[in-house]
Amino acid sequence: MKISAQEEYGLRCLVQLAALPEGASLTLPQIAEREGISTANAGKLMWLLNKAGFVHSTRGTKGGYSLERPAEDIRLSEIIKVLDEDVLNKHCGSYTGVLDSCVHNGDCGIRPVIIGLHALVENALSQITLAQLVGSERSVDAMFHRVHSIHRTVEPQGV
Amino acid sequence: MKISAQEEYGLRCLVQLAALPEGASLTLPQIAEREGISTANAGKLMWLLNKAGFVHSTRGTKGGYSLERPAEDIRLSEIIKVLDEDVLNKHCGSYTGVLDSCVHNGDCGIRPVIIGLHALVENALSQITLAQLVGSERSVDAMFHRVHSIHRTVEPQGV
DNA sequence: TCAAATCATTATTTTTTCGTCAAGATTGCG
DNA sequence: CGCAATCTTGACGAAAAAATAATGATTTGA
Repeated sequence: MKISAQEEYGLRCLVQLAALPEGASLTLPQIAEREGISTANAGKLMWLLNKAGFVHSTRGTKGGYSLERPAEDIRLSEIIKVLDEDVLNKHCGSYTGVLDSCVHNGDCGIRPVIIGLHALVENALSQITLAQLVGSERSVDAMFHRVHSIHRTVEPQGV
Repeated sequence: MKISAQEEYGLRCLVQLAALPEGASLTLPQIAEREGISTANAGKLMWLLNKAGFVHSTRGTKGGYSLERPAEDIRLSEIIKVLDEDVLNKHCGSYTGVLDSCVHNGDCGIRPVIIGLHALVENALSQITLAQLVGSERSVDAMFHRVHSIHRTVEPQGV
């Protein structure tokens, strides 16, 4: 269970834009330089993010990228879904066990884990906005700690 | 953010063993057949799980694999760590920003997210035992729902 | 002891993901 | 207009992950 390179760097690129002063923008080479990746790589990531409506791009001299929507309105869960092709949701379609490709149709021991995990992650990410990732790390930390401390009070089942 | 093939199938193989009656065992071809994977693939997974001490293997006629430890004592977090080479923990070493390989030393906007996410997942997995994955899915569902409902009461920050 | 069944281990191939390249399109400016 | 800066897009190559293959070792039982 890990964050893919595309998820990580796509998110990082958006954070760069979110940290910009009102009305400012960044070019591909600038974004690439700040993230330590190649311009080509940044180009592909920004292309994805542009298609998904997170950023606005302008071509030509004085062109560049800026956020299309306010950073306060963009939740991390939306971003991750775009960067990872809905992998958050499509592992097994549903609880009903209809997938032909899987030998565990209707009797899958780990499906509740997979679904529960994805829901847990998506829910956590839906509570964090891009704006929170700029500047202080406090509010993000606080959000995870709140959930975490509640977590720890729950004892393992079935022992 | 997804579960890797190795994590998924390794976990599935263990579930098969956990579902066995006391004293029984399964051979590689049997495990492979039940999981819809090749014998060679199952062999490599079981080799990993054997090295990590989860299963006991016996060679020769009448050989096979069985759990080394009681299913009630094996937490999913332990299994995932072994199957994914500690990826749960090693993305960025720490909060202090000492990693040379990353341009964001000491000033990483998404580090709290990565660390928080991994802690969230690991904590959830540490509350589920192999035994819970056998038979009824109820207890696992209940665990996730408990966390989930608490989650939903927390509003996004910084808006 | 020998053959069959079974696990152990390393090497190779295949597939997927990631990153780069190159040619094209758009915009601004002199 | 024509050049330079910039994004766009599809094709290509490299790297990582997954699956397979191949060879070796151990055990049981006839």
